Amino acid sequence: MADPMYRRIADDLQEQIQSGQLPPGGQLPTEIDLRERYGASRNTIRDAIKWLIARGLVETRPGQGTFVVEKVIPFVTTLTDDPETGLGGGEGGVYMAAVAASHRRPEISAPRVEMQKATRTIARALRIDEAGQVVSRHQERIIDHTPWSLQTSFYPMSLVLESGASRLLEATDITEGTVAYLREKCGIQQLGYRDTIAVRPPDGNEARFFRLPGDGRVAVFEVQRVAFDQNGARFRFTVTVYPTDRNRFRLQVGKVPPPSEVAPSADPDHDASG
Amino acid sequence: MADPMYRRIADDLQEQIQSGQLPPGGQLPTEIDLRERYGASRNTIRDAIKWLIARGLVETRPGQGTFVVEKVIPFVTTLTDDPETGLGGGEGGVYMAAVAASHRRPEISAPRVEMQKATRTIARALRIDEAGQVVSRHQERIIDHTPWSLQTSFYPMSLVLESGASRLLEATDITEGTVAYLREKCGIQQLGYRDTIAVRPPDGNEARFFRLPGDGRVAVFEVQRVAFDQNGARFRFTVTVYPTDRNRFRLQVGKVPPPSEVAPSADPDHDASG
DNA sequence: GCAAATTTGTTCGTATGTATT
DNA sequence: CAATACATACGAACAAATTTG
Repeated sequence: MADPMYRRIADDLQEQIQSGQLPPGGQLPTEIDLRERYGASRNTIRDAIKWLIARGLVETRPGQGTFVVEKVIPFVTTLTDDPETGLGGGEGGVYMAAVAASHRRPEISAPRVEMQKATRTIARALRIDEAGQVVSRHQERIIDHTPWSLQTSFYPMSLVLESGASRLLEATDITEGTVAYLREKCGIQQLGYRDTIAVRPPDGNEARFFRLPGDGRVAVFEVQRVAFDQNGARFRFTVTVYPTDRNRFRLQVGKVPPPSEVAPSADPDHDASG
Repeated sequence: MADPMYRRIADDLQEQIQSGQLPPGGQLPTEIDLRERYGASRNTIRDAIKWLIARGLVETRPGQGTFVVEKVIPFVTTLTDDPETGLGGGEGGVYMAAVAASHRRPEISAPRVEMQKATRTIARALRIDEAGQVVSRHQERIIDHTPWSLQTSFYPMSLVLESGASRLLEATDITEGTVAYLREKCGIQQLGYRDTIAVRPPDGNEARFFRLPGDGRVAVFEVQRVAFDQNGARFRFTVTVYPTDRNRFRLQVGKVPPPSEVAPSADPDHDASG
């Protein structure tokens, strides 16, 4: 008996979950029942359940019980959409179309528009002075009534003051997309972008919006995108946050045949992971 | 007093950590000391420490004490290297060069070569029969003596049996890269690839190799790459696993000016996150 | 190499608080 | 309001890992 008792109990319960004996969404026996079944104290049973919670296998609901978590079908965001269109994967209109194409219902909030002083990160990304002003446009995105991502774009204030892109300040959706708007209004063409993908624990706001368990178990992707115009200048910095438990990313390089056009569940391209 | 005591203790310690009063790598007071300082029981102190562990702020070492975690400098893998070269980001030679270019010391293990029946995931990725045989080549990669990623590539056995790529079976590094080898030996040109990026908890092997804390707190990236040849056929399926605490990814689409050539620590392109 | 001291890990018992039905 | 179930908190004892003498 190398392993402590709470680990053996956790392993036994994990076995029952993964064998399907305890189905997703199903309820585990109460702590009192488990105490008698395994001949351990209630605290030891709770240690075993904590171990399963830390691995995302079960969740507890006060006053109700302990339940096997149900897995969500991830949404796959393609980060390398056709550069010819000038539109990048994961951005406004592309996002709505991509979600709808997968037979799921996208929602996107009205943007919250703010003027602020550039943080160090923003200033570096946009190559502006750290005291410089930027416009931030923040939107919440929801798929099938589940919060899916949070996106904030930062634009140099000079686009508004010197190039006349006044609609950036309006707290309404720019339906044709800011990329198309800036091209027509200011002659700024988005010729390319660079993304950086990291994973970190959610902050308080994110955990609340995404309804993540309070123990910091589910991390979030943070995708930072710097967009370049025809002069190689940086005119947009976008930060998008996605919970890792419901999001995947895809990218294509070079010549790749198009994925087959079948329903997501039957598409071998859709989810190749276990 | 809305918050429970263990949360208030955890918040207080977190404050001391983030203010630098408890520096990275520094040791916290012992549980006994904290018990007296906060006037709580040892179990309550331990609950507070568990909260900090779950957020990755501290780590405990049995027989030694509790320590503030030291942050590692992440390595950034560019997934979209120049498609003209036919070589993708994160692959053998490119990996070694990219790590060396960032003034860090890369190591790569000799490959472990195995023949196996295709799993469902492999069969789908390579578009072969589920009973088909594949060659798997597995390598461990280390940067500055720290385990950094695990890569396994799967090739259809037909490449060996019908196209004569016998060196795929040798358990030695193919220094010019398998992409170059297959091009010269079999006339297979890698014209493109498709990557899928997901995050999941580590399995036992991964947690051991990467020396991740045993509580499943640090997740891993799983990057799956399907490579296509000049006929649009799939000839390679590579799965690479990277711990999320020491890895970032980058991708570039369209026309992007090259990053400035300065030392990593001073390069604003290098790490734009906090 | 061994023993002691220190520190965290596991397990028990008990009591009380809070959320849900 | 009452019953049920999980959450928090206390105290105690022993085990296991590490460092020190």
